[in-house]
Amino acid sequence: MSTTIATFIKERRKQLKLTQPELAERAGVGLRFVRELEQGKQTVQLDKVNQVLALFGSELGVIPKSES
Amino acid sequence: MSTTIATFIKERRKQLKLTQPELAERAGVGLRFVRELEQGKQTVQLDKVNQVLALFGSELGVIPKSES
DNA sequence: TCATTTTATACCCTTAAGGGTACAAATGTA
DNA sequence: TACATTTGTACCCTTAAGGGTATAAAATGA
Repeated sequence: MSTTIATFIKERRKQLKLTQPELAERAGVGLRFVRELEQGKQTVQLDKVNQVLALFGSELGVIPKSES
Repeated sequence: MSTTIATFIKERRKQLKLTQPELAERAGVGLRFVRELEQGKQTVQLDKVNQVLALFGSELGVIPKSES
């Protein structure tokens, strides 16, 4: 399967040598949210995820469903 | 810019000749949610959106950010 | 090894997302 | 045109998402 949102964010964050508190700060979201997001929580809000992804020049979009 | 999530869902729904109540039913989400989603509401929950997209063999994923 | 930094888990609190529903507006059709 | 269907907006209510924070667990590194 392709990279999950959680994995993507965690990896990009580490590439930029940022801690979770730093990422939360820059994205304008709470620390707890960043942590839940990287832990793969599914019941998160779309716009909050986009706030984080924007730091990486990315966003959420519709893609073909990847099985399993 | 590329197709928004709202537009994508609305168009695919019509292609399948479904009404909003029918889509909500099949996706297992509330009617109000489907309506807000198609109206472009940003503060929606990720997993609910995926429940709807799954009907079209799609899901939310990370994509390069489209400007404007 | 041990100290420091970072991350994960757990708690309380406030707010709003989403379900249900009613009705108005818009769209489609005979 | 008038009628039927569908969609958009507005309301109430319940629940949980997310902010803040404290602390335990894990990771890092000297």
